[in-house]
Amino acid sequence: MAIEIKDLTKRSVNYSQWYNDLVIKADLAEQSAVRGCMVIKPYGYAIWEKMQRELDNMFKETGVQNAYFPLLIPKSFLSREAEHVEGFAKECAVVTHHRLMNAPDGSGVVVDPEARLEEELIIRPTSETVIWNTYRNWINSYRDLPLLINQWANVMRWEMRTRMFLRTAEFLWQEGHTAHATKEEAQEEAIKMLNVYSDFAEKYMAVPVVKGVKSANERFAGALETYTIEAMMQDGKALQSGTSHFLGQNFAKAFDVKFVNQENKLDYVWATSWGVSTRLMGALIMTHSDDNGLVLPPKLAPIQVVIVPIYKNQEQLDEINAKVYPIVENLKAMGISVKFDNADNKRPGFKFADYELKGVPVRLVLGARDIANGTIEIMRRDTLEKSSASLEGIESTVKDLLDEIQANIYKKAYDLRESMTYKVDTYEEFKAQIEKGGFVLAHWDGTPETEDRIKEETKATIRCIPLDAEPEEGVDMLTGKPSKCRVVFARNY
RNA sequence: CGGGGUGUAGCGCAGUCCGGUUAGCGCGCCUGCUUUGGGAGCAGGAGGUCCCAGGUUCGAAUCCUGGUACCCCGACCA
Repeated sequence: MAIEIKDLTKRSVNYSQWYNDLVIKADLAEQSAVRGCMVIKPYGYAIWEKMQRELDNMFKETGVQNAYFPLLIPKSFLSREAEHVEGFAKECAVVTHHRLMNAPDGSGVVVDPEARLEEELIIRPTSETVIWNTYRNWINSYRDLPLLINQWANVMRWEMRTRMFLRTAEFLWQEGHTAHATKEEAQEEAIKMLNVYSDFAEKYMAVPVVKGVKSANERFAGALETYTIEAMMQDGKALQSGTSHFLGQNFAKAFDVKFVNQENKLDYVWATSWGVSTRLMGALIMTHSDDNGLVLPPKLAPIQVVIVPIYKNQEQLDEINAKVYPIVENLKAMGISVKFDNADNKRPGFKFADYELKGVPVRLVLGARDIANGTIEIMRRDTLEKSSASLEGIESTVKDLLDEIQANIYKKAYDLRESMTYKVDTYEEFKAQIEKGGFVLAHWDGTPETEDRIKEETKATIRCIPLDAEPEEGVDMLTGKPSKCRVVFARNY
């Protein structure tokens, strides 16, 4: 029953199976009837809800408001921005009809050929086009700017191959779309939201990320600049965890969004868009999990503390209940989510294993033995260490431990990433290192051609040019052309 | 779209090569008793369109033809 993968970094062949297994056993999600789509189960959704709530608060602190735009996009909208349509055309689901009918031969329902739409509708792969078509009517003057809107929605991209949370045909996300009076302000906004994402990843998810800018090859379709946060999974592969785009005036021009500026002149607005998706769930799972299952950061765990009683008869359980109920109340009053699992239909050993599988950060165990000693057993999920704590004041012990776990799993992930990040100067070394996984810092001449060749030969891509990269004179390992800093190469999900 | 694999109970599988009693095993589920400090034990029980269609045969889960679904590896991508 237990998931058994002893060394994640050495089992990359089976890693996807291990990952899939974990998602199902931890009760996060399952495959749906439609290929490539996913059912997010209550426990998985509870984690997503927590992520949503925290992110939403962070957005609102920057002045962003939520709104909602339609699922369906007229086909013509998509082709207004040339690069944008190029980037998404291959993976769009298209609505062509609006009615079904009974088959003449009685074999079931068929599409009514009479009900063909005059213009086909696209199920949104992203909402830039509908939103910018709407913004045209919302923006007239510099007084209407900046316009800072976010929407929580589902989008659909008809991917060839899918993996739960990491790449599904339909996924949940948020997409922010902002309009600004100046280029500088839009660029600042793109960076500001990138920082929101990296803060969220590091402080809430306990996932260390590299902030950087994408190379032209990896840039969002229609953007002038794409910023990214890149995380490293335990098998050494990179996961693009969030992106923020500076769109220039491309969409404003495509959808004719003009405003009158303070000098009374007509100008196109400047745009950004930024998004994170349920892929973050995948990042969370793959960053912290171990052989016993999920490890959740306390700040995002739906259940932060579970209390398991051990008893031989009703009398003992009554005694334990009397001790535990006040603790539950106190923890709740401190804002800690706690579950007292005194259900009689599962044995303690089962409960232990199950809550570990689900990643509950702290477990308390209370039995007759402890009550006699005035103690309680406390176990932390990240290290699986058990110890005996005083029953008196257990609430503050738990609170401190939750903070410690949050910090510890971040440090563990950070240390792993550092230990798997390498500086490499020759192409031979590069190829050898990429095979072993990890981030490889190398010089690059800045051309798409070189990047393409490296990708073709090694399956590695430039994940980003780090924003905090130290200037360093060097030469491209392939072409020998000059380079001013190292960029991050890796294989990715 | 290329290469490989699999469809048998809710889940995981054996049986298929070489056709032959009533299709089997593990987990789960139901009932009862005993248990409870690391995924309980014993006893009893329920549960099947062997992916679909056609063919061969006295007889098909098993052989043949066609279809279909899903999984894995590539190409594509948050």
